Amino acid sequence: MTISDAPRFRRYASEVRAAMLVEAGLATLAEGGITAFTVDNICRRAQASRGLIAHHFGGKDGLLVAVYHAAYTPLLADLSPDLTLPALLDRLFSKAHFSRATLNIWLALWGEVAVNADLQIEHRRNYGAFRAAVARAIVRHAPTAAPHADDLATALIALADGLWLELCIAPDLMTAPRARQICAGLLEPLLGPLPPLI
Amino acid sequence: MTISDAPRFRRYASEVRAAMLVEAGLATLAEGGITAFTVDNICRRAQASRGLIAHHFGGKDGLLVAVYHAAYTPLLADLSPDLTLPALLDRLFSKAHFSRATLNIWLALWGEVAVNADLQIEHRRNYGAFRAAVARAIVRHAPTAAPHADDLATALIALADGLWLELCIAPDLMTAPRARQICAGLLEPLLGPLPPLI
DNA sequence: GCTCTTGTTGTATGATTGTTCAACAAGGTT
DNA sequence: AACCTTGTTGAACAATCATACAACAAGAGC
Repeated sequence: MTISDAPRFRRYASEVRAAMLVEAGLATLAEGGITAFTVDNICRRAQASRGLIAHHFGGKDGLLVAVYHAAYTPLLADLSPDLTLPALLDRLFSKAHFSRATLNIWLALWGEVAVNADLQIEHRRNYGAFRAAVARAIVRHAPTAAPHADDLATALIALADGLWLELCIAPDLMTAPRARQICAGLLEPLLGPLPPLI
Repeated sequence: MTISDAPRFRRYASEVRAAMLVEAGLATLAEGGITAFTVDNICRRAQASRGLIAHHFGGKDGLLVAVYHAAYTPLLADLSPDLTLPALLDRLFSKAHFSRATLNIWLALWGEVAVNADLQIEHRRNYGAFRAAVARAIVRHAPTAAPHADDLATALIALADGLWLELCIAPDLMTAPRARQICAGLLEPLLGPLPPLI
């Protein structure tokens, strides 16, 4: 009888393992909300032992901040200064982004942000950067709207979030294309035509 | 030395005590989110013993459903069929409703609804009734818009929710009057003037 | 093959969770 | 004043929670 001498676990570079835990955290939030965001659940999903979260993030709260940051990353990436408004809409209402899994993650995080001061600071900063990019795209598309760009950017983001919420409530009634169409329908009287690029 | 013969607790009618627990549940959600929604926290706030939640609601989940229902009640009440659109906006963006405390409750509940099938069924039903009332008010205000009433109602609710979310993120930048103004600014090109009644 | 760094494990720990239930008593009824 | 219904209590319970930490081993460097 031979005892297997295969390695009992695999060592990863610190940043690689950290990314695996963040990914597992995101998947856990998407599946079970903030209630399921436990050390046990996350480590089981990441196929790692319980101690790793404390080792890499100092604790569960540290991981939550990292997860929040990871959730914002795809939204802030590729926001080049000459992004057009129709392209921005296409991205906001793409199938990948305008999905239930993504929304579940955001709902879970929002519920925590509303109550957690540390997350709130981080949230406000990222949100500010995003809104500024949206306002830039609006002015580029309709220079006339410059005086109200802030309000319009706020309204656009609010619309997208609200329609997203609709998707969560009634997935059979709300689709990404319909959401984009509703959004464009409200903006076009103020900003001119916003046809889908794809 | 006299042992006090004051009553050690007070008996309430079943429905009264239930309402007290629901109220405590709402306050707990507003203050600490879904994470703080524990039997201990709620009963301590309601000044009741731990056993009461099980006794009146069968368990924590039963209380959560009741709390959800209570959160929707003020939104569905007083929706008379001849409610005008400006009046509806006034109510949606009233100081009482468009507040952080109320939003925190909703954020906590949404995060659970996204994950809890029972809550989702209940949510969809209430939401449907509310959207129907909004669509009615839209058609009454601008009969021309009737063909798109559903989309417009969806957009209006989405806008209100999204602006609400903004309030949560940056309370110093978003106020109820500003939210109402932004909302009206997007709707007026399609529906005609929507002046505040108050 | 040896060493050394460092990522990893898993048990131990104590706090907190939701539920159960037998004993209790408040307060109306008679 | 002796009921009796029923709302209420609080301890007991098992399950689950996050954290700490000493022992371990993977894998690179030599």
